[in-house]
Amino acid sequence: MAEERFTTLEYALLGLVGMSPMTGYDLHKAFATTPLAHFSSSPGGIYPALRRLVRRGLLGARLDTTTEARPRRVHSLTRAGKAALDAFVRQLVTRDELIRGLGAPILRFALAEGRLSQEEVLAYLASYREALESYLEELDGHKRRMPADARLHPRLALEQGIRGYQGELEWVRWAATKIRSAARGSRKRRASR
Amino acid sequence: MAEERFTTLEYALLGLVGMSPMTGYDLHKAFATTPLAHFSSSPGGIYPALRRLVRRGLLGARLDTTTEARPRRVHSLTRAGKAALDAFVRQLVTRDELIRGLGAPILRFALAEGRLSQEEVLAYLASYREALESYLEELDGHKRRMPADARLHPRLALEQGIRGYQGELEWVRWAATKIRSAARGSRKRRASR
DNA sequence: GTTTACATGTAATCCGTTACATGATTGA
DNA sequence: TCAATCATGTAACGGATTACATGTAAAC
Repeated sequence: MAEERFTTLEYALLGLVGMSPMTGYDLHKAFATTPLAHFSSSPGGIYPALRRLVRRGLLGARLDTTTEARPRRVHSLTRAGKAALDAFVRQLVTRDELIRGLGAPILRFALAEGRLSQEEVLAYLASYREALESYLEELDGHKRRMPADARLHPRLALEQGIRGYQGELEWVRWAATKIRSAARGSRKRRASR
Repeated sequence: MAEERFTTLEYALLGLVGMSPMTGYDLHKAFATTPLAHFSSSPGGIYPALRRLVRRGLLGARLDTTTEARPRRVHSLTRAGKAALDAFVRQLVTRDELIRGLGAPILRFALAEGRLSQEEVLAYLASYREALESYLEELDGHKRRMPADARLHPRLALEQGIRGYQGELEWVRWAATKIRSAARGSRKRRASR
């Protein structure tokens, strides 16, 4: 099997449709009215992406003709689509993804629920943490190598980057504890039944 | 004059060339070896972008034939290029830029030194702060409107976004104090001469 | 004597943005 | 009746990624 690759927009669409079947308009609204806007784009991006995913067999499109108005195309995940999502959330976080700064790492995390075991989620977060730590070391190297007479604005800008990744790192650690305590909670609930 | 628009990569190139004339390879190296990598891309992105900027009159290209090897094309800012940069750094921060998450706001800040007065820089940071504050309110609204039984991962993901913007906001406030104290410092130095 | 760094590009492909188009239904 | 919202798209354009192409000079 040829390892296929998709854009973050396509993965976001797959993930949303995977939660519940949706029309293009539903997806458009979801992107327009939630923080998902980050991945989004206008209808002109979404509809072609949906067509591509249908053509490649990851989404099924069923025409809903019950309404009087224009027929709505309700998309749902095919088995291949589910497999693609499963493969996606299994990719560990890399340095390049951090630099590129599309939201792929957090998108994968958001879509991982129910697709990865808690152990796998924790392993994913560990890869996230390691990528952040090593990139932060790199950035610190840049900071130290900066000439003492460097301009103020570039120095402050670098500092913004460092702080951003530090904050992300703190979130990763915090999220891991949340995941662990959720696991304990569900074990307890099961035990007390 | 038609208000021209450029990509962040093009602005980054203009900004770097504005600091000192450079060849395509110099720029490629700058992108490959510094945190600027965020804006960059491979030679395949840089060289065509340089050609576009030369064609549109923002960069001049002088052939350096003194070396034995292949002639190097040394680029430098034209008056139009300088004007485009000046106009760029004068754009205030908008909500959409925050969501899109290309690094435009911090790029403009980094390139503003020497192009904006200290008052203008502080006004720029104020627009940055306002955009962050109002978008943070939006995000907080999303958080509050989240159903109590919402899934864990999306909740944690939203929290990551909120924390990220909060960190950015703290940086903005901190940077403003740095700018102000730098201004005081230079006034002092001038006064004591 | 071979790899690495210098130095410049082209070609194919594809994706995203922007703007436009269409027509029904609902609310003011 | 007029605007807004629902709902679906198309077309044009341009830019980014990826991979390839080419050749020199220095270093090991």
